[in-house]
Amino acid sequence: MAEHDTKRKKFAVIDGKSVFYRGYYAMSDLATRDGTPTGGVYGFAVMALEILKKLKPDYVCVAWDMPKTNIRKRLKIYPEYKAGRKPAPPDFYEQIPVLQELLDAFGWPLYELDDYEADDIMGTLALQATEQGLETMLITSDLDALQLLDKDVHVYALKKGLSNIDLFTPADFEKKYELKPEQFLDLKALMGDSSDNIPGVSGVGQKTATKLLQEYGSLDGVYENLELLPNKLRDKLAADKENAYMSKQLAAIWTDAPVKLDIATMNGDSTKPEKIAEIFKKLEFRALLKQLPDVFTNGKQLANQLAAQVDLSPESIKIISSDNSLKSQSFSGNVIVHTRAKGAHGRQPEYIAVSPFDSSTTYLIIANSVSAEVLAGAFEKVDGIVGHDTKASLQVLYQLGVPLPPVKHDVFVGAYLLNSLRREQSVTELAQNDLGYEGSSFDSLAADEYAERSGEISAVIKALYASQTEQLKNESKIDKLAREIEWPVIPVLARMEHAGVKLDTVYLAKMSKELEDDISDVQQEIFGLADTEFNINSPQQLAEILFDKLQLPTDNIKKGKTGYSTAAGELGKLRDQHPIIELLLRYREYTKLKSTYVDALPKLVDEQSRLHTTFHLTIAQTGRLSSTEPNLQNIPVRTELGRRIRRAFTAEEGNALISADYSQFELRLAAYLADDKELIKLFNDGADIHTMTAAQIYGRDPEDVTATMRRDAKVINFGVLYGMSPHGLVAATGMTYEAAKKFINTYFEIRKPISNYTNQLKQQAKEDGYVETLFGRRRPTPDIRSSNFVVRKAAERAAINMPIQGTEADIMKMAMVAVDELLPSGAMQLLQIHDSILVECQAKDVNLLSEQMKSVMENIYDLPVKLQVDVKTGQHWGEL
DNA sequence: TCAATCACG
DNA sequence: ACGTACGTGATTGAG
Repeated sequence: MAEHDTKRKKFAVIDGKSVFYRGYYAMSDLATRDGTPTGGVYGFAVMALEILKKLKPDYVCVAWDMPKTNIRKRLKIYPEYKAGRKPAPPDFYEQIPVLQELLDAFGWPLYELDDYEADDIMGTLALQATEQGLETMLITSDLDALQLLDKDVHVYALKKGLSNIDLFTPADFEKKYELKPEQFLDLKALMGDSSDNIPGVSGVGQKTATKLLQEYGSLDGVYENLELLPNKLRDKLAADKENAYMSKQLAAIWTDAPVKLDIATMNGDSTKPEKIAEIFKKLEFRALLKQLPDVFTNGKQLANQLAAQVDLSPESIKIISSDNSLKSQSFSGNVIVHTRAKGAHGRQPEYIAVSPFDSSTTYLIIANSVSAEVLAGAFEKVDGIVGHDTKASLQVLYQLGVPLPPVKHDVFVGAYLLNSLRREQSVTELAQNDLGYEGSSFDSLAADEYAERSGEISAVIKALYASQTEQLKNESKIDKLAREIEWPVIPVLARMEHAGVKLDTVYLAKMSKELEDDISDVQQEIFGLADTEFNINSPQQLAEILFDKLQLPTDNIKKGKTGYSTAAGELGKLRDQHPIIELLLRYREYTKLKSTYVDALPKLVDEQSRLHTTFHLTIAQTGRLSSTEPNLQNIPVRTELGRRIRRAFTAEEGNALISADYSQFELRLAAYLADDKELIKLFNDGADIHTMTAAQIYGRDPEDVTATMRRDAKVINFGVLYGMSPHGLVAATGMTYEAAKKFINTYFEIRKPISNYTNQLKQQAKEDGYVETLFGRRRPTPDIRSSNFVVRKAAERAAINMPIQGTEADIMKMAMVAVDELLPSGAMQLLQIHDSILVECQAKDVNLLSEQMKSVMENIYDLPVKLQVDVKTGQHWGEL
């Protein structure tokens, strides 16, 4: 087991320009009020604070790339090196002096050298740091630095977003490249690098290069074994041998730069927090300004205190690899459980790690070495499990035939409930942020690494559990939400994912053929009308045909970054202008449905032709579930063709499907949450809500409401759930802006409570910094105070929507748990689609079960407004 | 890897 | 004056 040495000092080198570039492009239009561009400096500043907070280096410096003309040594080898790079725009250079001022305030020395790139400086300093016994952290977005990886030198790569720095371990490297870090240069030598204009061997890309290196180990190895290779490849390699070796030299980081590491100048003594604050103020970085005290005082101390309190010493590991040794081990009470399996849904279990709370031993059960019976026996007395992503662990247990124990606590879901804004809730991330953990990643471990570190993982989960339990003591609503809604739904979801839904792949194959013919017909017609062939799937090419070639009017057409929009809504406006429009819309519908569903879904079924999704509890900011690989929450239904796809979702022979939908769920909840007695009464009287709304708005009798009036009322009934404004109403209905404004005003007159409620939510968001559902699920609303109008308005709409959508999600989860308890043997829940539940059961149980479901779901929670559930049954989803 | 598009609630 | 409905995920083209 790797020892974790906390004493070793940490040395960070930042690739200044690459970090700066990131910020420059990510925040390209960031500027102060007087127009001074600040994007690059901002990016650097965000990173700098993140580094201090997360990595807590003892020494920091910055390496800076010289302009291209100054890298003469490499240009001598290959004059074309980095050719084709565009020069940086002027507002890039404008920001450099400001950055230097900031660096000075941070007290971080800057290294730049003729003839050497930032990489070389970083490499050289890293080498010297290692000699001095330091741990080096290289921070860059340039993955070339990966060649420097070893046990003393770690690379932190900038990923998506600005504050996203992630450790790139040798294991991550091997996962990404399927090669060892020391093979990185040879990889570059063979495949080249277009961004630096490094040639490599022409005709050899990453795939081939990787295969060669896996086989022969190194560039030399490849050339020593040339005669073993197929003719074509051999010739390519032979022809470009010189290029290959030259490429290696070019890509190599030179660790002989004339710099001397002087850590005394980097120890943070010269950091001037007040000066940094002053610069942030000048640049209008208000959010960062707020973070500053955290970073320089509390943050550091708090994290250190916490880290000092938490015991993360790994538990000792006892391996269990036979029924006999498992038999002598029976777990009871609550236990920590984490597992590892190959493939999704725990299909091929490998390990189950169990840690009782009253000992510091982790029992590592090797899955295929024990029988279902004995394993189930060992879990018999377990009251509840505590883990990270317990749904995944439960699936592994399920797969092995263990009756599912309840979830006592899940630190993955727990972290999300406590703060849904965290961008990640992985074990590593939580350990780093909440426990001050500083060791290497726990994610994507190879099987043997997992086994080795299972005791560490248990210790981390135990500590996270303790920390979250402590936090929940002060958050009684969230605690209750977790215990009564979130934990109980996890085993239900595990079983649903495991069950999967049966797919008629033969039917879909036939449909695919038909669609293919239809599509090619439509395509030919389109080409005929356009009088040319082009890629209809490319919005760019399509826009060119429509608006340049065919000269269709662009008056009302929205413009995006890349030109005029060709979205269906926009094309619809041109319907009368040209017959090609109708065809394009049909083409879009056909190709979309074919590629996303008809062709994609059959590839994902198991041996029983069943399709298993993954439900995520921690993605949606409102508390809804999300579904991926495949997403089974967006199977088509709105068009005829879409409904034909739903026919492929069937019940097994002798079974039937039941779908139970809450009718107008969100609007009913809005009526209750806003305490709109009139609206509640309308619902409880079973009125047609849209007709009645129209009647009230237009001051007519319900019988005199026209179809158009009802449609407009429907739009606003739904629109209010999203915080609709006149603009949105115009877009949805086509009425004039004036009419829309008046319409909304009248609506808020007749629905005064709704109007008050939405205002109250905006107010609450502003005052408390969050909004919450009926059951206390919380969504932070930091953007509500943004000085940017667009951002602020968007935050307001989200604040209005969340309690409604989120309460719906809460109730749905309660309903799922209740429905699960109803199910007779042979019945299973398959899907949840926000306001509906799909169940499969034996044909004989259909009538009784569907009645029970209706009743249980309608009465799941006592509200003054009636919840109405419609149940439908059938052989396949299409007829529901 | 991002933007555009479109599928669902 | 500003410019959008809220919440998701998958596919595609293009840099």
